[in-house]
Amino acid sequence: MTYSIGELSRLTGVKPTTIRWYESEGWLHAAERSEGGHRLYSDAHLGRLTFIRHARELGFESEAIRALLRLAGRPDADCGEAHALASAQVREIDARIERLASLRAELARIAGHCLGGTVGECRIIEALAEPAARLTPMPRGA
Amino acid sequence: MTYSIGELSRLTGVKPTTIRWYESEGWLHAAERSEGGHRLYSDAHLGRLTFIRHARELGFESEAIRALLRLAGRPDADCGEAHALASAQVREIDARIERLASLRAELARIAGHCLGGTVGECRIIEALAEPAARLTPMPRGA
DNA sequence: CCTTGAACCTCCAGTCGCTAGAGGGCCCAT
DNA sequence: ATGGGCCCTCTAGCGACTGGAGGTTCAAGG
Repeated sequence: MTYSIGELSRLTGVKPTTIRWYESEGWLHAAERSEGGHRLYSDAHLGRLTFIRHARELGFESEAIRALLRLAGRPDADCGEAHALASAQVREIDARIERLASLRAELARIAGHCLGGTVGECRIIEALAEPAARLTPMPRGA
Repeated sequence: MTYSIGELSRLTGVKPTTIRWYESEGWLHAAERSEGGHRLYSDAHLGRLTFIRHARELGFESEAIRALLRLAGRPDADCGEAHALASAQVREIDARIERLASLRAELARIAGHCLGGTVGECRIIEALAEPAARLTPMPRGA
């Protein structure tokens, strides 16, 4: 079974331009070509692209995805590393949730002080301009 | 009271390069200059930069921050808009938390299936390659 | 077989929110 | 006056794509 780039796109939800970009960056092996130069994808491509997309959606970092792809290529390797990567990812998500929760509390606190007067008395604006309560920045990437 | 860019940086936790970048992008008004061309910041700059930084840390989008800055410049305006922006931000954070929670559940489920065998039998790798359970992508920007 | 128009091709530029480096100039304490 | 730490501008780069221009190929209908 072979697929055009558009079919692959429909099957995976990844846009054609992005698929081409994945190829150019080495995430996806270069596809066969038709006589006229159109890309022809196999089921192997479909699986790999689905894998990449799914891992991205789950928030894995690119290095982790590369590691998982390497693992997937060695079916007799130990599963432990995959498990470790997944667990690390769960911990990462936990940390992110925690941080968002504290942001939410801070914001709700600020917004709760609003008494509906003019901006001059607005606690929201004031609170944002106050140097206090410095927060550490969110880690890059979602 | 005036500050050098380095002092402003120390006071706000924003790097000098980033401060210059904020100026070039119009987030911050251009600073006065010393005879030799060094930037000299006022307390007004300090307040505005703190505001921007704080709002960014709370995850406001750039358009929302611009709107808040516009509001801050009109002290007699109605506070309602600021309140609306803050509330929208709280809802946004809630949605993000919810999404992360479902990602976490999915991942934990996948990782929980790992029985420690070889990669060939690994549910983590398998699950990622499966087209099922498509998730919508995270909104851009943390 | 021919036409048509959707899908495909390559290449290049832009996005966002910064960050880093090169190559120099300024400021001030000793 | 000198040292070295701070500051200046300009340019390029990051990640992870996205969009457009300008041209070619494919497949279905007539």
